[in-house]
Amino acid sequence: MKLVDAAETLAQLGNPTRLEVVRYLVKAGPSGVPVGSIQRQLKIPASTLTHHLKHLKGVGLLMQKREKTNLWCSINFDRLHEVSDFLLEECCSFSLRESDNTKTECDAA
Amino acid sequence: MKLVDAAETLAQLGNPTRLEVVRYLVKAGPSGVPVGSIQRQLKIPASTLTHHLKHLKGVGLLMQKREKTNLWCSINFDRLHEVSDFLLEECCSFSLRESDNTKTECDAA
DNA sequence: CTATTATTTCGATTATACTAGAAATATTTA
DNA sequence: TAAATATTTCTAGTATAATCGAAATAATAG
Repeated sequence: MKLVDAAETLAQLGNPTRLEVVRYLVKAGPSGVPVGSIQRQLKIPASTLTHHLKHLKGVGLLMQKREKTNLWCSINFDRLHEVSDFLLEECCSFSLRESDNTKTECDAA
Repeated sequence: MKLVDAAETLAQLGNPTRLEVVRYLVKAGPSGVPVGSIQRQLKIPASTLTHHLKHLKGVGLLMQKREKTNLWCSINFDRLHEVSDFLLEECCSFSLRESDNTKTECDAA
């Protein structure tokens, strides 16, 4: 995962309203929930919700599938794992290359 | 971890410059590196860097320790793990409570 | 076709963040 | 004390994001 993409994804997760939606969808699991359910459950105005869903979709965190009049939303778990893992990748690899680092092993990972 | 705190932390990680710093510090490991090293290595203007370090410190991601004229920076790995884990907590727990969900187990975690 | 429900677009307000140069401060060394 | 190095504060310009009401647009059902 490229740094700028990870940053953009994390930025989208960094909005409290959006994170609430994401958490809701994570709990909901792969089958997802319709937009309207999210709206009612989390009490988010429709236009605000659409706005945020667009953002989440933009960074690939959200998948949508129409069924009759309902638009079902579900989290892209792979993408979420990817960004979650990104934060701690290559942990402590640095000390192998730089001499101004006293410790040579990672004791916090 | 509370949602608003997680959101704030993720928002801080969502800036490309800050994420670059965080990644650098993650690689550096627990011993950390001085502010000046970060500045030179990543070519970030001093004032900009200080600004971002303050943000990272504000959400508890950064720890600092003075040694002579140098201010050593290191990542709070516990905090980073916390926010990394937060994203996928309670995955798929929702289907146990709601009837409009066809699947009952999580196949993506 | 009309009504109903679901979702999106538009538009406007308000607030907050990013960036970095210049100057200031702090800390050590000579 | 003076010089050198390290870091922070100040300030200001610029840009981007969050919010939500009202109206518009689907999509289906009767």
